[in-house]
Amino acid sequence: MAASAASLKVTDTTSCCASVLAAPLDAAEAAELARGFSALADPVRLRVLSILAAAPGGEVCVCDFVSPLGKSQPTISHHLKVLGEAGLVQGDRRGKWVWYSLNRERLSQLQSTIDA
Amino acid sequence: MAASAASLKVTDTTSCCASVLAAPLDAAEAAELARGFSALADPVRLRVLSILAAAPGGEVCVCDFVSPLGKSQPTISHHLKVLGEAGLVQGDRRGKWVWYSLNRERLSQLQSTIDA
DNA sequence: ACCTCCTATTGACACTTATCAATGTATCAC
DNA sequence: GTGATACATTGATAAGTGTCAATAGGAGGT
Repeated sequence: MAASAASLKVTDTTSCCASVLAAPLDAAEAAELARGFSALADPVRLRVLSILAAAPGGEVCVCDFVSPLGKSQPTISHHLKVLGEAGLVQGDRRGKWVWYSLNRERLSQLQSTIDA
Repeated sequence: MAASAASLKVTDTTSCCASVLAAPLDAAEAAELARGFSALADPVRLRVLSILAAAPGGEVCVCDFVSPLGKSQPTISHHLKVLGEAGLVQGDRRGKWVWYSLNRERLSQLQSTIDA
């Protein structure tokens, strides 16, 4: 077929999302990436991620964020929701507790979009 | 001394700034990193970076952002200032024009802070 | 001097967001 | 069932942010 040349593989390491530095982003791509980085643009959320990364077992329940971060429980819940919607964390309910864990793949995806 | 065990080296790859996943961030470290990611948390700014990255010569003058991004000149100027304060771009005045260029090192720094 | 062009700043506005108190929901123990 | 515990949601508020029109600043040309 004449389209054979189109077999140039999109050798994107993630093949999941646009890259900032590879080519000019259109408005839609930029908006999606910006949503991802917005999740990282808050000190409380960054600390949540760092606590999750350091947790033995990789899981932390909501109540264990409150005191270390010095924020109210609703505020913590809010930030976990933002991180969840960004795909960076996920919660798992077990009895009365909800254990949150880090989605390292998603973080790696986001990281690769600013690959220099 | 009893404190000899404290010689565990902080094997930070960049030695420039804290890492999100290496160890729990304190409030100050988190605030600084959040400031960095805030600069990336806007679609217009991401497009500015992508245009800079794709520019032959690596430089783009302010006026050349206006039409492609569909924003007013003051708005572009505002975003360039934000990116500049984040250390991600720098401007160089030549006559009537100001040419902006990308600081890839700084972007790489930021990227390494979310190294998985 | 003047005028024109390019960029930065100011002021105002609408919109978003971080935060907490109060309340709701869900689960477990009794 | 009641009560207690853990988490989520709602409502309100204060602070932040993106945007543009208007204006100011700076540089070159006449």
